[in-house]
Amino acid sequence: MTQGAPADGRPADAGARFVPAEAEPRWIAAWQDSGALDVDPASDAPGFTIAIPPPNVTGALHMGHALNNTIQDVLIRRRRMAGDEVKWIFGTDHAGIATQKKVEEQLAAEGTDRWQLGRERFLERVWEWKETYGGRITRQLRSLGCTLDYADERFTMDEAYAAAVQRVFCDLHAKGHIFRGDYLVNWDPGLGTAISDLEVEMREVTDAMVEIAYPLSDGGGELVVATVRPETMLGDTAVAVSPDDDRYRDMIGRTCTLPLVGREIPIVADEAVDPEFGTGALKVTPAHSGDDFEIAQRHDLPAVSVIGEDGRMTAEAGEAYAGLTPEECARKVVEDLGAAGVLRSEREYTHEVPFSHRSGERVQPLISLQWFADMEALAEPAIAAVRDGRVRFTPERFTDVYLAWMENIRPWCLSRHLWWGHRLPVWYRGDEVHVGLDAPEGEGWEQDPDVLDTWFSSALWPFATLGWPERTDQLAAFYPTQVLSTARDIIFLWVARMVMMGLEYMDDVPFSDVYIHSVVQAPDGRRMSKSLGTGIDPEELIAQHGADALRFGLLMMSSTQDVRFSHDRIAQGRQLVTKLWNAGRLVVERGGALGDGEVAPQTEADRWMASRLTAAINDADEAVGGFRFSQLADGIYHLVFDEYCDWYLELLKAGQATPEVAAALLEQILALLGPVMPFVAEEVWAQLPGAQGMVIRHAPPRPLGGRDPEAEQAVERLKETVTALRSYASERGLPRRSGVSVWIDGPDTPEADTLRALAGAEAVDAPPEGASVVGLSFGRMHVAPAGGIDREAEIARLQAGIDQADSEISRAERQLGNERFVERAPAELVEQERAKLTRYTDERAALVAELAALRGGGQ
RNA sequence: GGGCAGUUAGCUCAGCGGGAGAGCGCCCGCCUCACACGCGGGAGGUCACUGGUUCGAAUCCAGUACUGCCCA
Repeated sequence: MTQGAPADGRPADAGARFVPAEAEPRWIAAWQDSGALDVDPASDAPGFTIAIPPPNVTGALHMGHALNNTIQDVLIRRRRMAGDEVKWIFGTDHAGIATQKKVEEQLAAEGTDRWQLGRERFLERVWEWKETYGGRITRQLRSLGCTLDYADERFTMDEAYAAAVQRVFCDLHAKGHIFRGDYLVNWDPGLGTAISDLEVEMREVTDAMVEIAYPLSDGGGELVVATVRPETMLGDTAVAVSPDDDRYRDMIGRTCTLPLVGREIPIVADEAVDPEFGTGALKVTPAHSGDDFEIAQRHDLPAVSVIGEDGRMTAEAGEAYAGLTPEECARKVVEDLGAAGVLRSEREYTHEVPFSHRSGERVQPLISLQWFADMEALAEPAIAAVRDGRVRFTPERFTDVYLAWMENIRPWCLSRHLWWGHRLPVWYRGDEVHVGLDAPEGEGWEQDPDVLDTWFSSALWPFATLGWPERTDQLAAFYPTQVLSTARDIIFLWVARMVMMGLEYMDDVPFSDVYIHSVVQAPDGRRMSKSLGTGIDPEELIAQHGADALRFGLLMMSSTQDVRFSHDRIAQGRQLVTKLWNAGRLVVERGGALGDGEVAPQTEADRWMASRLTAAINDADEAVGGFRFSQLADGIYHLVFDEYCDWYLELLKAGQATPEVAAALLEQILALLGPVMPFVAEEVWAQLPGAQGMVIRHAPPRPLGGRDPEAEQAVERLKETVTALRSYASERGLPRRSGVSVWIDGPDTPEADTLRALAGAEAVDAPPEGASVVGLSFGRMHVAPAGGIDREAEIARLQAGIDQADSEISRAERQLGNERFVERAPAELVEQERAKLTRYTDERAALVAELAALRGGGQ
């Protein structure tokens, strides 16, 4: 199994199989030790930078990471080979909520909690946790073969990074973009903190919808409102109706009396009310509904908070309800409304309600004093940057997604009621508030206990990692970055904010291309997730099939849309690895070696393969340029399997190709392959006599000459002939080396040796007796099996051939008979159609003649 | 409620204006001196539906039906 590694690090014996588990660690170490990954900001070479979307320190590699980082590694490796000074910025994110939860779970297991520990000790525990477990994803990225700048690892809670965060907060505050206020926030009762709009997800829920009658204060009737949250009626401060609703027109401006509470509240007209929905009358609870909060602002209505940050009913809800949970309160309110005789109806209602993406609990909208960033001023240049193409999205459609969000940008709730994170640089003393890096002079100042939304620090990633605000060499050499590759679900959370911050603080976009990769779903189309049990662990796949196979398979799957995970694609990658390994062995065995000078293709087969390589290199460049990674992987696969192995190496064995050229071509194939499947590329390279250095620093794949149409045509005809002969033999159940005699009536008759080697057929000088006639695109071939032909079967086959030709002829005639086609279609196409007509007419005539001869001769 | 994407071979997906492709699976035959994680040969699609544009539509446009996602 394992080919024991001798002193020079190369496997001793090149067995039939490549063993990834043995080879991969060797190459990971070799890349590192050779200095191939070193980054030099002082280099004269052009810089090429990608900033990794920093994985959470708590994270383990999932399929999305595996795909995304394979893509980035392909880009990085290609540019490194091209001679750029590449930097793939590496680091992890402190991930406030996720990390704090992990440590809290740990504490719970120990029978304690963060309150007992106290803030300082708790934070120490988080750091300890990070030191102990935080390196997992780093190790996993290494085993995937990712060539990040591991030597310069960043963490969003590093001292220098934290200083950058504080500085930006203070600066945005000084510029008036950050403010503190009482606004409606998404309160996560599970975590006891506000969360941003983007951390909220809508889920479908079935609630009870009740209709409640609010009597008009002047005794002139009642107004029936519908609600799924009866407990919030305790906080109602108005009823709103549509201004166009005739049913309520005469009530606008009057007041009604809130049942159970007795508060007199106005009836207002507002465009936001949908007269079709419910009764057309909307109870307005500004403190616990986003829509209602906005209506209240338009009508200058007060807000009454009846649910507190502890998730329970407040004193303002009334003595009877204070202290209850909202659910308990809802039941009691309905009961009391019933008793009061104002409950009009009750039914089930299914609708979408907000849940915390973080804790999974139902979000409680409530008014709270928080710090916000007003993003409008920052959004403006970020919109311009995308509109004028300084930042391009691939696939393009995400441009509109980005712009739509940016153009309707809302204030960003920045404060999180957590302990782990960047603490707000804000100080309080009584009613005094100070924003600054340090507490002001004087006694009694206390720092705000809250921390910043994790995404606030992530927004600075492309430049804070390079040492900003210091004017470092790294910053000068590597900002802006070139490509950001990331998942669709963080376009707003992260991408948009990086653009805003980059423009604000670096006066330049943080990257010029944003590539949004596919979401990899479970094989059954569900989301891949641990909780659903649908997750597939990339680490296991690496162990089973090798990192190259995983990388290849993921690239094959990647697309402009979401894709289902396919084990078969990984298997396909593994097959390619094995194929290459064995191709390498064959080339070496046949005496292929790399020399010092240029190698020119010698034979027709050499020239054909060189031409195909040239095409493949061009296709690969084009694919990568357009971020079409499945096309890249597919192209390499077919070059290796269908061209190099199936035909070229077979021709080499048949003595029709040159070993030196085979080696030179393999070198370029490995250079093309290296960024995609780096391990097997190195391993095969290391086996090639004369190979210097490693693929990781090899020059980019170089064509061995341009396209060669002549050689391509000749080999295409050879392939067609060989395939036709194999088919012929296979259909008749002839043995593999069938020994049929063949005579070809047409140009480009392949060498007798080639036909013997590839098709097991014997070329003869004249049309053999008793032969079958088989049509080829460039002529006809007469094939005579040793045992003679089956006349009946041949007659049937010829008849089928004639029928086929007839249908082709009538198709071509129909096309050419269409005047409009002849007039309007491109001349080239019309010409093609004419040539086709001639060809099939000739073929038909030949087949008819053969048929006649066969019938006549058999008498 | 608004928007975006998808519907192509049994499965997973390419193709996106000139005669339907890949991988896997399936059938037949091969231990051919690189590779049985292999080699050779084959079968298998009215390209969701309806209309339109065009000499020509899987490919462009409009609509319908499902499916998924995003925003409200």
